[in-house]
Amino acid sequence: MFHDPVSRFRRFARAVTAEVGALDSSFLGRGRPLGAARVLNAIGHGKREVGEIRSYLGLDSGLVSRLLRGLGDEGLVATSPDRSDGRKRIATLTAAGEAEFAAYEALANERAEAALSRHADTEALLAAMDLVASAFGRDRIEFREMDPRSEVARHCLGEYYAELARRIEGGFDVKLSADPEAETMVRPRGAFLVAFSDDMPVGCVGLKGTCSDYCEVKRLWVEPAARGLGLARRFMARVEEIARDLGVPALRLDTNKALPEAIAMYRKTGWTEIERFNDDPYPDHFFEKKL
Amino acid sequence: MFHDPVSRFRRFARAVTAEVGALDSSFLGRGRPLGAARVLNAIGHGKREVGEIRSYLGLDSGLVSRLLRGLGDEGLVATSPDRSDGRKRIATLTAAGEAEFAAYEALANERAEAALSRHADTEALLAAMDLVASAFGRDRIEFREMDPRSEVARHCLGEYYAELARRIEGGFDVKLSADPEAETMVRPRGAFLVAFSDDMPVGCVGLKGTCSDYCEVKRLWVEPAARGLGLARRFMARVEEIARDLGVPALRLDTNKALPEAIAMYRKTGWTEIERFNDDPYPDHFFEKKL
DNA sequence: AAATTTCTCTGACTTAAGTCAGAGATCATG
DNA sequence: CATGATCTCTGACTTAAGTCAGAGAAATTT
Repeated sequence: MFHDPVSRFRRFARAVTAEVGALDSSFLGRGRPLGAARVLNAIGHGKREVGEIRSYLGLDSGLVSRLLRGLGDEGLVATSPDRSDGRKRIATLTAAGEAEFAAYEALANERAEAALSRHADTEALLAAMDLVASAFGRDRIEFREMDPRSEVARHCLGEYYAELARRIEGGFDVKLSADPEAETMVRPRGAFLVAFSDDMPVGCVGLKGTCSDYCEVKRLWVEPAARGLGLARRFMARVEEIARDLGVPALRLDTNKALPEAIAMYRKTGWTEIERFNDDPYPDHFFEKKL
Repeated sequence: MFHDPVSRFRRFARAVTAEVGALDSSFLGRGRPLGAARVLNAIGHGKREVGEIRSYLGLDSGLVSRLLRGLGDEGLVATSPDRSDGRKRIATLTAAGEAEFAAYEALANERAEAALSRHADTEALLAAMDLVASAFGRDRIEFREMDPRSEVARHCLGEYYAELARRIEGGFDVKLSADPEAETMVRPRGAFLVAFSDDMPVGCVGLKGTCSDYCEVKRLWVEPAARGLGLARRFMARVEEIARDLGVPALRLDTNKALPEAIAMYRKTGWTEIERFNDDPYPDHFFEKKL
């Protein structure tokens, strides 16, 4: 009655607009009208074509044109025709524009930091904020194929190993620095996927190719705050697709009873339990899926 | 590196402005400019004096005056001079204004519901949103003295009993419908406090007076999402203040080892452990504080 | 090659929002 | 009861934001 979902959502909205409004107002902190500041920041965030800026900000073509001219007069933005399509124009930041964009970013970071510093139990708060952000951004989660030795991939793997160490009794140990399996998770033998929510990595999975009979699915991990969004299933579907592309007839994986959600998911998505197929000390469950 | 606090906060801000913006835009859903809609809603939410509306919305005096006249011309708002101060004017909603305000509320509720329905694991999401909202609204938490038999109080008590039942081994049982202790927690014998964050009850505490030697602190409860904000301490400080007002020389309380956070808090805030002073079957720790 | 579409820009407009000085009424205070 | 303070309102302004029709250039289609 006092805590019905709609009231809770609206209370959240009120609380958040007040706090987050201060961050948005960093757009006004440098004596430029909102519209011009938004265009400058859109360019800074990689929107370069005029039409792209227009649709990103939802503005009228005439308006964007005028705002760009204003920024040009200030010496912050330069425009040039698109090489491949002479009708289009490309906007780029000048050195002064880059500096101005960096100043906006610094302002926003500063305000974010100030907002955070007002709170005591920051870690619990941030965990809740991550959960909300991941849920709200669910439909915009992007999967990118990456090198498993890249910084982002190693970050995900580190989190994955840490979680295994926490959950498997007796612990878990991988020499993190040198991962001997990396090249087996690169095309054409395999692949490695990272999921990004608003440019923050929130999960990964590896497809490891060591023989022609099957590929192995390895290192499936989803960040705690992004669980419950069906990410693991989407990872598995993508991995199957890639395996089909690679022409592999079957997939295999091993896992541990300490990860019951994963085991349940494999069972529900067409995997069948098979005999042990390696001598790795950690796994105690083995699955296969014919493609 | 990918998850530093500032990035996480900013990601949250981006995710939330998109989602919550739709809710705010319900202010534009009825063909009235934002300013007028905000004034109408401010009045609907109990801001009646013109000056109060002005400071609440942060608007210029001339602007508010004009907006009010516009709403008056539409037949939604009527103004009358304040009886106790003829310089001030009081704005009230007419019947049509009430209807229009209700329509805005309905629109916002509808959008909130739509936003929520896009998410699968609503309960986890709402729990995270409650935590964020409580943390952001921490400085605006209000304590109100209420009748322990009121609906709000009974809601809090119900949550308190449910939590005890969950945490005490062997369970906990109170006949919820008839609480024989209610009148001992009403002035002049005692008191009952409820904490509100943005009009949502988030905790309670009772001060029970049965004899002249001491009062008992009972039913200290803080909603899970509002923990870690120091609410329990603030409750205890208020309760001590009230006890001093009532002229009681000491406070006592009993508690259970299943609530270690509470026990630690009592020890840290000047309470001393004493011998059992009642024959209640549940408590196993007893404290006293001289005033 | 001509017709049509796409893309950006310009000029002429409207509306919303906000600022500022000062008028007129009422209140509080010596 | 005179003086200054407070409160709301009015009129005259500015700025930001947005809309719309159409022109000019380049691309695409017929």
